[in-house]
Amino acid sequence: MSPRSSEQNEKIREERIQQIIDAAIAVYLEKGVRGTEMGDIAKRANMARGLVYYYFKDKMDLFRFVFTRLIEEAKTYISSTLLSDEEVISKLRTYARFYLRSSQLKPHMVQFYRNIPADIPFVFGDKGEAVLKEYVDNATGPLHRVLEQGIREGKLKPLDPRLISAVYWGGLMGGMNAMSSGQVPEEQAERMMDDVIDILLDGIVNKKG
Amino acid sequence: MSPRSSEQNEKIREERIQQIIDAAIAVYLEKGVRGTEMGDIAKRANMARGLVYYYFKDKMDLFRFVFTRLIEEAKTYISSTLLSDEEVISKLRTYARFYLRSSQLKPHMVQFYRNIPADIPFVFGDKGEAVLKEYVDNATGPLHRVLEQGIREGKLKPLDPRLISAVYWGGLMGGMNAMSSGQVPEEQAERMMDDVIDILLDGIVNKKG
Amino acid sequence: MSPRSSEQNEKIREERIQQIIDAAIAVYLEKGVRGTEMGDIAKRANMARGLVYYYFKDKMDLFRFVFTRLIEEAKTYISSTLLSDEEVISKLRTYARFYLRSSQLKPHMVQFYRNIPADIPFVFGDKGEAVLKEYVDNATGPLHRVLEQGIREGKLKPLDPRLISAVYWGGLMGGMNAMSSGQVPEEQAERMMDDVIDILLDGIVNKKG
Amino acid sequence: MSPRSSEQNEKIREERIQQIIDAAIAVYLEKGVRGTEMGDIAKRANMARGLVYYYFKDKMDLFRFVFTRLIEEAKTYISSTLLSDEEVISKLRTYARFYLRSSQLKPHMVQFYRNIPADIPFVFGDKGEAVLKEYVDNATGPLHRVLEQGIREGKLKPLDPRLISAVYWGGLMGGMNAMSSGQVPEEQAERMMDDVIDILLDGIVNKKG
DNA sequence: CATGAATGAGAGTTCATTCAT
DNA sequence: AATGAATGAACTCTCATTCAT
Repeated sequence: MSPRSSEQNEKIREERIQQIIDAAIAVYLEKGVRGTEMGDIAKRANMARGLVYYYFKDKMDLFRFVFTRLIEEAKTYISSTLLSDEEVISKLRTYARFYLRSSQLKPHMVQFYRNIPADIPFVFGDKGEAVLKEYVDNATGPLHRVLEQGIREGKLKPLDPRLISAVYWGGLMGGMNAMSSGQVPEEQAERMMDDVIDILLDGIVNKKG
Repeated sequence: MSPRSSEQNEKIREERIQQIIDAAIAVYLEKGVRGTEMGDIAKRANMARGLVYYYFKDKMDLFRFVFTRLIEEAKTYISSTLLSDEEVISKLRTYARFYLRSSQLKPHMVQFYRNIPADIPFVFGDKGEAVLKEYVDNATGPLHRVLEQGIREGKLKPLDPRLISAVYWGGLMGGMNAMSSGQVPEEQAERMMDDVIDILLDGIVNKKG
Repeated sequence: MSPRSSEQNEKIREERIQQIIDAAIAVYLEKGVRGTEMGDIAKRANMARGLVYYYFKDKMDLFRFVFTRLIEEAKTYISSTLLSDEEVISKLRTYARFYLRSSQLKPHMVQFYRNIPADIPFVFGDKGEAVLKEYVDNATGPLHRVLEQGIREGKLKPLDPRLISAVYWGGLMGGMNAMSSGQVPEEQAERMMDDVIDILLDGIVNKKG
Repeated sequence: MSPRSSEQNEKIREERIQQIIDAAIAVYLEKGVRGTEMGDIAKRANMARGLVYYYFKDKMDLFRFVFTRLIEEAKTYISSTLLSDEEVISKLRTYARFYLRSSQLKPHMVQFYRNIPADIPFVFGDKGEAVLKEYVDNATGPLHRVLEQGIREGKLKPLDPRLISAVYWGGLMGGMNAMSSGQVPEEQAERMMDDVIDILLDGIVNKKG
């Protein structure tokens, strides 16, 4: 009956929050933000409705937290990927491979990438535009700069980099979808990723070089 | 003083239904199915809430109608595009050009293509799976078959057609996004479409031919 | 194109009103006052919703009219039955026989007799109490007086006439239910009525006479 | 500060449910199923509308629960009454006395007996017919069998037992009405019940025995 | 920290009634 | 006299959020 020490409390706190987030993500992926009910989250996290509110002011607060985490995660990945000083084509290859691999390992991220542009404005309200812009800058910005560099160096087709970026990212998303289906046997994964990357790069490299 | 003729009534009905559908699509694109309120639809269609229920049993009935129309529309487009007996590469070119052009003309279709796989199960309930399957078969099936033909003929890379399909469609969606942004001046549209198609095809054609 | 004559109009008027009433009664018997929708009445009467309102100010107005008619009808029956100057037992016999027979011929009247005490207050609002009282006086009053006479004459049990009335009427209603079931073959009807009447009278006649 | 124990919660739940049921019955008796509004129930039960939905899925669910309880109650009464091994006339006497007494003590049951055949199909939907049949079997079945026995033994008139049953039950209902009016002084109650029973039995016993 | 009963604003739906034709 | 499209008040039901314990 002795009160819990603050370390214990802190530990419980973190565990609970993680449980809530995991549950929120799970429900969110199935039903979207509006379709996610606080009761569902609590149930899936194995706790009472009230406790969710103990840790998060309200539904949007919870989702802001979840989205911020996911965005942060994505940001970390990307920067760790494209900031190296490899050669352009190599970079693009690494970049694509990274997303493809993580789609296989964390299939929910694919869905997240697909929905985030539509959900951020709703979840973040006024600040939505800013958050979205920052996210996009972080997610697409580096890719953008690499593409621009590649175009300048004559290694990529001399087209509008925004257009190349859009098609490249779209194709990559298509590949990610395929990789995330959960039906890719490990021994084929490498091959599939290579194939996707081949398609993507063959589409944009400048053959007249 | 005499009552309206049935032609007049029929005309009114059609107009009203069209107004409701237009309003529903507009709100849907902004807020999704769950976020769309019947009141908003009525307001945007300039009528009382009750009138929406006069024409549609309930919200899901309305959305089923809207989705069915959109699916039908998409189906028509596709079949009119890929069933011709051109040569494979030509077909793929026509196919892509068609989607790109219609993305520019009907920007909402892009969003629809993106959301439909997630919304169909919700809107159609039990029958969702069947409807979705039928839609996908109609939407991707023809593309699939053309790709298989191309692979057989050695004109496309000898890869898993499902993978090619996924990346091709993803890239095309990326291009459609770009085309639908509403910021493409008409004089650049042709050029943009050609560029997108170039990227898409260069990615998948078999250069060792 | 010549306007209808007023006689024609009057004829149409009466026909329409009758159609509405018939439809209203039919729906009412199935769903009760609150469960009856004006649209159902119109549909069953084969006319547009609006026309019902042309003839009746509103739903309650229609029902007041319907109820008044039914009450009137019942009143007429009763008075024609009990006002004769037969001997008491004879009168009660005739009275019962009359209701039993009409239950067989117009099964809906049974249901009406059962529901009317509960529905009158709702349909007639403030005046409900008065209407109900008047109805009861008309329906039960004569029976009441006959019973009182019978008691005075020593032909019926010397009990509270209200009690006898209640039980007699209840038993008669039970018999009416049986007669109205629609499964009574004509050749058995007479016999059944006699049996019911025997039970009713044996219950209340004074055997010590 | 510690959360309520599950016993406390269970107690709260039971109390709340009982309050809701009591309120529902009260409103139901005044307005019928269709006329009963969930808001009225909540108000009469002194709680927010939402709480009613916390305990019952929807209006019909609540009414199914209420009806099931009332039916159960009625069933218990009846079986406890007629299953004894008294002599036939005695049984019928006990049976009638039981209903008359309980009509006086729980006046609402009379109204319930009167309305239940009409309301069950509405409340139970598809299953209405089955529920109604089961209810009638339980309510009338035992009486029926006693009557058949009495007829066989020559103690009751040699008539169709269904007919006797109908008239007997009707007459009893009439007596119950009288008893439930709330205006029966306790000192007269016994006398009234005896009178009713006399009428009922004199109607059906076989005097030629 | 934890529970789940309780609340009420607001969305979905129905239906009596009106109105232009 | 007749039609059926149109309206909106009122009801049913959901769910984010609060609160007593």
